[in-house]
Amino acid sequence: MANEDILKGLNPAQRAAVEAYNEPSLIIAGAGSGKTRVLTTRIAYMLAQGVSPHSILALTFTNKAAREMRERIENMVGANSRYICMGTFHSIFSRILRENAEVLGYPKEYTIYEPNDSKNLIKTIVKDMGLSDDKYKPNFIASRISMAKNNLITPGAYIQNSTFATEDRQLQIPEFGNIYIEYCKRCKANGAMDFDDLLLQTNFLFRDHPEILAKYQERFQYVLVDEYQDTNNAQYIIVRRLAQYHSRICVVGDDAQSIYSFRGAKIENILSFQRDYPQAKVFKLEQNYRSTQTIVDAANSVIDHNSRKLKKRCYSEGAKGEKIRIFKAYTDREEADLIVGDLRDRVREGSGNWKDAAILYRTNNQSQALENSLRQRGIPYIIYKGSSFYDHKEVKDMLSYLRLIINPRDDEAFKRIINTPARGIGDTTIARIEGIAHEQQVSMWEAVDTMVTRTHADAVEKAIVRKVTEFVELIRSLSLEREHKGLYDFGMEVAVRSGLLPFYREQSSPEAQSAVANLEEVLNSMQMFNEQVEAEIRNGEREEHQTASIDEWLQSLMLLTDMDNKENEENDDRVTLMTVHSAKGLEYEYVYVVGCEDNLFPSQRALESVEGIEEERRLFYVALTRAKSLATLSCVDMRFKWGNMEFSKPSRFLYEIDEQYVECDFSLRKPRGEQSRTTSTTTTISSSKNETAIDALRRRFDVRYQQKTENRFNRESVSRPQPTTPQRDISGMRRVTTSTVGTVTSEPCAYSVGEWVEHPKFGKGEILQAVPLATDHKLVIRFASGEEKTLLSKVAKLTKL
DNA sequence: TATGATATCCTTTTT
DNA sequence: GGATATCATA
Repeated sequence: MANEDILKGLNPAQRAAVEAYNEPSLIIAGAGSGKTRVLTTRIAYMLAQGVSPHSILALTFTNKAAREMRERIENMVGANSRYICMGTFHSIFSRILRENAEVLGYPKEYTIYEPNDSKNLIKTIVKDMGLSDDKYKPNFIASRISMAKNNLITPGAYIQNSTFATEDRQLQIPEFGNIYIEYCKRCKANGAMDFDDLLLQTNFLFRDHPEILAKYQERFQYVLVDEYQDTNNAQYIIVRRLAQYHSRICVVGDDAQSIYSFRGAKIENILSFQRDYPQAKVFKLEQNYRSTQTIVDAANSVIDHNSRKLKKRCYSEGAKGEKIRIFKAYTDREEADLIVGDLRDRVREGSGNWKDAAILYRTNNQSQALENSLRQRGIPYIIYKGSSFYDHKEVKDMLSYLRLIINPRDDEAFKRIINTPARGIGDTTIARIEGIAHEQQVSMWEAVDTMVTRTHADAVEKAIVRKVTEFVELIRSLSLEREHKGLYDFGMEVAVRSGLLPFYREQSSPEAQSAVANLEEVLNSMQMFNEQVEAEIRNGEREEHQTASIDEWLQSLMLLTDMDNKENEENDDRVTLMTVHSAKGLEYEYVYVVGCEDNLFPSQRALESVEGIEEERRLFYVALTRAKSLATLSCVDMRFKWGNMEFSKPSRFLYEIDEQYVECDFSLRKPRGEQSRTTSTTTTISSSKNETAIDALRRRFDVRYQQKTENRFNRESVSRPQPTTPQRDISGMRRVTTSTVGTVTSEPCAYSVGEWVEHPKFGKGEILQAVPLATDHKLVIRFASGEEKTLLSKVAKLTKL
């Protein structure tokens, strides 16, 4: 393709960003501004200028993005593009690590631990160290380790840092440093890397082996990074190191869409790119080709409330479009009915395609109510949940078999499958093997040999030895099969001879059937991988002898997510349900964002800090800008939370949308002083003098709720109070069909402010606050330790003093 | 050792 | 409320 053809149809800013391919570039790409197009065109243009595809490294965050880019480039310049090194940070560097694992002291066929493996390992360590997993919660420890790794803090550095030590003491996890040390030690002993290691170890590789770094620096003359605002420290340093030599780095991103700080992403990376590369050219893509003017302007009006941002002004030259609608329902269930009903009407009146609509929410658990409603109406939907496929027990078991065969040192895999399916090897035996392994500093796999020879000829012991030996033989013989069989055949062999597939096939329960289906899905993916590799060999992109290897497949699989799997189903005409996070980068004609309430969106935790709120605001911005022609937001008065009803306030973000873009039948205007304020750090309690419609509504509920308490209604028989005015949707046209919903009852609070209580864990404390909730009371208690805790009256086991 | 009962997290978001 | 983890029991 000729240069002009490649550049055809780009606007001046886009074109400039493409043509500057030899300079370090920062491309600030607003939502819907043709970011992917610019990135792919830039690469295609480079190829057309004679740049070798081998010298290009393009990093993305999702496999999907990588695949999409590859396809688009291929369409422009043809097969040449296949040699570009393009993929997610994790997949590219896992490959590089595999080539260099030995110099880091890892086996070439190292295992990748998924988060669950990490968590299990942490549990074991905590137990071995004689610590309570009450204080040392695996999830918390895991996330702290992850944070340390993302910031390139080694266990050694951690333990020497007094700030961390103090912090850990305050968090009541003084032993954390030692856990971290042990965790890394054991991962290495197991020949395993967790997700964060893929980046951390790459950094070690480049730091400690300049000759290796130089090799990659020379090879990758052009480094391109997509979604740069989402890079964490480890990724940032890797990119810096690689690009140091040629400095032909190009990063693309949108600071307004930085939504992964919880995962270590540093918005600073994009904000200070120009400081890192002073000679960098900056390009701003500000024209939005996706959404209507109304949507773009409304989104701008929200994001304007953020203080930390790069200057840009997004605009749309598209249709003005409909106003953003805001719906309100009483409960989450009604919200679902309202949204789904409206969605159905919209789709029917519009294109008639379900896939034009998406419902977005802040947290995954909000999907339930929506699913019910969609099912009831027989509307097809697809729900994207985080890696659910690998959460299935049978899938994990199958993968563990494969993992153990490839890497016998993988203790987590060993423990998982030695008695799965049940072969009469109990916890005692496993604990014994583990003990020996520990004592001799070897893997459990090796420890088995010792155990077998040590055991004496007692009848019971003999039986155990026989069973364990059988298992060992099974793995050994499967491992031999690996040499002779193709990927798929080998997988089938493992599935059958391990007993996993037969185990589920024998049962007729729906669960077992789905387990069989999942196992088949695993095998299927092996088959596909096989075919893909064969095609590559045919095309000469791959050496003849490099047939599809199981560890390669496994590595690619471990780094896949649910989003990637569902890919091939995209032709299906379904409504999409997913979190706002997973929606980033996607677009739909009609977008519904449910649960726009304070403490949910923005989330409760985010409300604790300004940065937290700003990130939620960006998330809200992402949600809004997914819509092409119509955005609909909704909130509720009450929502089920932790099993009981809680009152909700409309999200502060709803108030932040400039009202000229909003259509809403209830008052969204806060009292004057409130409205103009940009960001308030903590709680914003609206003054009771200027009562809004919502406040009035809430008060109305409070009255009812009190009446009910007085009447001592039976919990089960109480139905939702009928509103005095018919509840209406935004246009005031239809009355919302209501079904009976959860009940609202309460007893008088058992505790009062000033009283002293004792908690089994926290000790004695004074009640500072008792806030009535729908069915319970929220208590704020200051304990003797000085710590203030918020507890639920019914849940906390308190004794009055 | 396997099953059912109870306890305990949870509610951020995921490569 | 619900899913998962741990515990108690046969």
